[in-house]
Amino acid sequence: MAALAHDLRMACMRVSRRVRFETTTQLAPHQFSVLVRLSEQPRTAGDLAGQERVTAPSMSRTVGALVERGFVQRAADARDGRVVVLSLTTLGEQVIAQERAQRDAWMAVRLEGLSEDDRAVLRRATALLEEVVAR
Amino acid sequence: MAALAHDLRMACMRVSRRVRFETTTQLAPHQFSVLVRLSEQPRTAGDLAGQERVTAPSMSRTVGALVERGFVQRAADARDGRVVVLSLTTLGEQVIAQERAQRDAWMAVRLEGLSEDDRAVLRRATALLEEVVAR
DNA sequence: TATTGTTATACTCTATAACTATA
DNA sequence: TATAGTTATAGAGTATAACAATA
Repeated sequence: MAALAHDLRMACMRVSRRVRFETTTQLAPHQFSVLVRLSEQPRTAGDLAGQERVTAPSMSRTVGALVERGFVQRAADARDGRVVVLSLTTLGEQVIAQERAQRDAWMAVRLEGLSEDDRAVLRRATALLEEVVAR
Repeated sequence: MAALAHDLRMACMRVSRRVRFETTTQLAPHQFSVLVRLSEQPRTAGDLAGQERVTAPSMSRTVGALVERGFVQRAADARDGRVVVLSLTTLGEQVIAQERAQRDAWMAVRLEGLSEDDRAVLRRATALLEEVVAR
């Protein structure tokens, strides 16, 4: 089982690495991560900093750059004047959608020509991976 | 098939992201990558720069830091005086081995308790992924 | 003259510390 | 006094441009 853990991990990381290297990126990795978080739901800078494992000042700058580029917008919180709620702009949503489409296309090209059996294996493996990583 | 491409890509990237975030790292990601390349075989700084998609001066600094920390050693090339051949020191090999062991352990913990059937699926999926990504 | 590698300088991302505004 | 966020300053990584050594 140690061999499986190693091989599976390597395979996943290789896919990930190549996707990140080979799909065009209008965004630096840390910026992309933040946009993905915000595409799930609006969040505060503090939340983002915790999720991305960076400090508050660092996230503050990252967010500032994304706001400047028109991908993210700030809004005041009605109940707490200290809080700034961040969310994607329409442009930000478009950029994320484009980037995701490129990444999915990279993967789709590599799955072309697989047999139905092979695809079934990969479907089951995907479900297993999701389940297992949720632990 | 588009759905499979998306889901499989996401699953792989999630595994990769969590491994990178959650295993202790004595090394920054770019340093780790370089040590892995050198663990395969000795290379020149120029080779490394090309493989890692960074410029020569950038790789020069990265290598310099790894040499200073005692993980990498420089050697002259007998046939071409311009060339500097880089390789891992014993300490560098130890560090890489430790880091890999931590990463494999992370994955192994998550595979614990899977049925033999599930593990067979993951084994087949791993082989498919390796094949498919080699394209 | 071309190639390998490094140094010079500037920009970005990160961090710790200090500051502002609100609770 | 504590919390959310930003600004100040400094330490790395990266880039382009310029330089040194060798082919």
